[in-house]
Amino acid sequence: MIDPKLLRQDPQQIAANLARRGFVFDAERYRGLEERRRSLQARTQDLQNERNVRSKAIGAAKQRGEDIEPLKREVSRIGEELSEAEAILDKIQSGLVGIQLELPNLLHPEVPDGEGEADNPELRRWGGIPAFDFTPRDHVELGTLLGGMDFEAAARIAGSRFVVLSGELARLHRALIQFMLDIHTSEHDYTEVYVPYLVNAAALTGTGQLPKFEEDLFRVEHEPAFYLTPTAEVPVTNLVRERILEEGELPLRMVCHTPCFRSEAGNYGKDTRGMIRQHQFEKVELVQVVRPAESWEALEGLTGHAEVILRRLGLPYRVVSLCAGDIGFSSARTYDLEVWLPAQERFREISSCSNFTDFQARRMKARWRNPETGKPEPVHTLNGSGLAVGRCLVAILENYQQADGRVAVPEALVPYLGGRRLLLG
RNA sequence: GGAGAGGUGGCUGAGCGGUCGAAAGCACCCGACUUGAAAUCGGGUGAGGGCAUGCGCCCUCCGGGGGUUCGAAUCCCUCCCUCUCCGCCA
Repeated sequence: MIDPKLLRQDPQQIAANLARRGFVFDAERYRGLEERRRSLQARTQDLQNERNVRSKAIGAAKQRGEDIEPLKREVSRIGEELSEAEAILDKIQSGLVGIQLELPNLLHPEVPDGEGEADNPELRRWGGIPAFDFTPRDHVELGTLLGGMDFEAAARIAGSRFVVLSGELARLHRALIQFMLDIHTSEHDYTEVYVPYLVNAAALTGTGQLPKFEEDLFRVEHEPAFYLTPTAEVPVTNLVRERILEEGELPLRMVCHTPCFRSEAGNYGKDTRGMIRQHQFEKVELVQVVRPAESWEALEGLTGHAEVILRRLGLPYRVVSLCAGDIGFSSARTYDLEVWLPAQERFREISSCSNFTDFQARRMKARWRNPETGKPEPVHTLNGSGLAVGRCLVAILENYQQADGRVAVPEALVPYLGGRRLLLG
């Protein structure tokens, strides 16, 4: 949520910033609603004050044993007027909140212009693109050769966009999770957390998935509604919802492995082959809650932490800065890490690292007590995948494949696979 | 799922129709005493919002929502959560 004070003071400038995303914010209409709210609120509060004062007088009169009936009738009349005013005010206020909840975050000035994925500038690159003296297979072929990657079985028990892994591949998958958690907890000072995989609507509203993106989520039949977590960002970031953190508690660094569930509605034709885009996948997520002054530095740090995983695994990647047209709803600035997939001969997203500034914090009412002002103020929140496990498995298979279809094990994972250096199938 | 108890400020906890944003204690901050500290004493200390922006005035918030009433932390309905016992169960 954008600071309502900013929204009131300078709606034109906000409209200009959001326009870079292609978002149209009707500043005039907002200003009009805000004007009405303001005068109606003043009037409502006057009436409330009137009612309070007179009701107290009735109490006092009653104690003196006076006749209070005429007084009651009078206040009753005020009450009618008041509830009418309250009803209208309520409507206007929820209208304003509705607008506020659908406004995306303000962009950092350095977010590049652009309309889509193709316009994201590359910031840096790591690792050489592997040269094969044979035509590299894609991960589906490799999985078939090795055995242990079964899309048909998954389709029978669930449907499309699921996979069943078994044997060495299941173990490699688990090893990746373990490896990532170990690095982040022991080298990057993150605390591991375990959280619910079903979350409520309030949590999703806090991080920004709701109310706008309900169609991307799986809703569980339950009253009140539960949703399957689309990312650990939701439960983990919401750990600080409605809290006032003390200065000394910050920064918070948390790492969390969860499954993620996405409906992929609207992506019907996209990445239908293989494990790239699934309804269910595993992710190790990094979340930070920091002092506002430190969040930009924290974004660089967090991105670096995710990069370490790719480097240790020896996977070539590049870092791109998401452009104004491609960046997420809640984010002020996002770096994507893209790993090289030889079979596709292109880089594919494997991590997305964002600074949400105070946007999620306002929605969640997550604050800290700023020692300089003594007041509770919104914290800044960040997160990034560290990394997407399924895509990481895909990248390892494709980058470490041999002509015979066998796959070498990245050095860093060897201890996690019982000393095994080669996946044999 | 059944029976019961409860959800109040950073924490503990009183209040059960009027003067209650709410006693008391703890914690925290300021001051006094002290060479300094501790102890003691005095004072202060919730969040959000509106008007004014000069000290200020006012509104809302006692788990969420709805209702009764001139007036609700207090009464009623409903939902959520916590605890105890029983049942079932990974």
